[in-house]
Formats: sequence, C-alpha cells, structure tokens
Amino acid sequence: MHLPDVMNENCPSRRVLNHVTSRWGVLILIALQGGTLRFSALRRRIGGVSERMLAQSLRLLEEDGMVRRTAHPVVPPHVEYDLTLLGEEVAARVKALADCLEGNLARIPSVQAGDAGDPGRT
Amino acid sequence: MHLPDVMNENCPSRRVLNHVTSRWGVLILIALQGGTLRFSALRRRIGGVSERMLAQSLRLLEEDGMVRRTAHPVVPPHVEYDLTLLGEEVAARVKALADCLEGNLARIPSVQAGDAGDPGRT
DNA sequence: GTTTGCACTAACAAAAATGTTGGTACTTCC
DNA sequence: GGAAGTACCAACATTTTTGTTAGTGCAAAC
Repeated sequence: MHLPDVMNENCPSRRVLNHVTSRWGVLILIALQGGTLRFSALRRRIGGVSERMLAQSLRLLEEDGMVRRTAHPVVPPHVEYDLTLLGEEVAARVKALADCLEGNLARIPSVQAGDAGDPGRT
Repeated sequence: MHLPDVMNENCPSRRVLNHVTSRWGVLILIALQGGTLRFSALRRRIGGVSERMLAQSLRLLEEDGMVRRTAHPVVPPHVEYDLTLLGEEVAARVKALADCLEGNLARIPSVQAGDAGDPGRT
C-alpha cells in the first residue's frame, strides 16, 4: 500500500480532495456542521446552489462517506442529511479554512479593489 | 458593510474561497508551503498540471494576495513564487485538510471500492 | 548546430461543470 | 379548485474549466 499523496495525479486522495473542495462540496460540509438538514433547508441555506448541483454534490459526498442520507418513506418525501464521523472531521478543517478567509477578507487586494463581480474580460 | 459570509452567494469571500479551493489552487498553496519555488519546479511538483493552468491559477492567487511573484530580469527568465503572510495562514489550513483526507483514505468507501486510479500499485 | 530549458502567452478545441425546464405523486394551505 | 411544498431525476443548453499546440528569445549543454 503506497502512501497517499495529493501531489500524485493518480492518487485516489486527489479525487476525494476535489469532491470536498468542489464549489458546493465545501459549502455543504460547512452547512451540515450545524446539524441535520433536509434537502430544501440545505438549499435555502446555501446561496446560489441549484437543485441539480445540490443533489449531485450530496451524492458524491455520500459516496465518499462524509455525508449520510436518511430517507423516511412518508407521503410528502422526507429526507435528512447529516455528517458521518469522518465528515465531521473533514468539515471542521473546511470550516477553519472558510473562517480564515472570511476573517481576512480585508487583507485581500482583489476584494478591496472594489470589484463586486467578475472583472475578467470586458 | 455586512459581515463576510460564504453562504451568501454575493459575498466576495465566496470568490476567494473558490480560488483557494480550486483544483490547482489547493495544490499550489501546499507546494509553496515548503518554500520558494520556480515555475518549472512547481509544475514538476504538482502532478498533472498544465503550464496554462499553473500560470492562470498562480495569477489568481497572486491577485488575492496569497502568492508573491518575483521576477529576476535575467537572460534565461528566472521567476520565483512564494507565499505571503496571508498565504501561509491559508496554506496551513489547506494543508491540514489535505492531510486529514490523506490520513483517512482507508475510511473512504469510494476509494476502497477500487473504482479509480491505478490499482495494484502499492 | 541542434536540442533543451526557462517562463510564459495566444488561439483554438475538448471536456466538465453548471443551469434550465419540465415532470413525478401526493398533501396541506387558501 | 388552485397554488405551494417535498425531494428529487432526465433531457437539453449553456458556461466554465481545462487541455493542446505552437511560438517567443536567448543561453547553456551536447
């Protein structure tokens, strides 16, 4: 068994890292840190996510053993999402990163430059 | 001015978070944690990155004040990249996350399912 | 004197991510 | 009776990301 190494393009850790650090993966983990949430609640909590992407990202994180899905077979569907033990560990790191960025926004030049949107090409 | 909040789709922190957690952004930050590196060295260190993406991702991180670029105007170009103070702080969190994932690979179902990457090499 | 390395960029092409629309099957609220 | 909410999925369209190729200008190694 070779040691996992994200710098190695073929290491499975690379794929997991990509799931976790994906656009919505990060936010899902942070949102679920507060406790169990239902699909719609999760969607309301995470600004800008579409149903499709939320469902897809949740499935990926579930496959990676970070998120647990619990479906109650009742008439209006009722599904709950929460973090597994592993998910909690990972989410804590992700949260730490997000907090770090939020807390240091003032030190970030591109933010101070007063550009609300994509300054990219015009 | 409201508080930064990554859950808010219009918060600038969201954009910065995306840069930092982008496919190559993560790896660049980790790679530079070890110290200054030149472009080509960085490229060799990060498996699978193309010149184009490395250059692009570096520029983004530079704009966000995480990475510093120092060009020496010598005949064969000599450019060095290293982390700013802010970059170090952020990189530390990113590294913690990556280490956490690497260390817990064995607990990840989708990895154990033998569905990706090159099997057999241990 | 031909190849190699350096640090890139521009143009184009392909692949992946993401969004949009419409639908399911039923219930509760107005 | 009509609208809204639940938890999604499938098909299609668009956008974004990423890769590929070629090229710069010069120097050192072969």
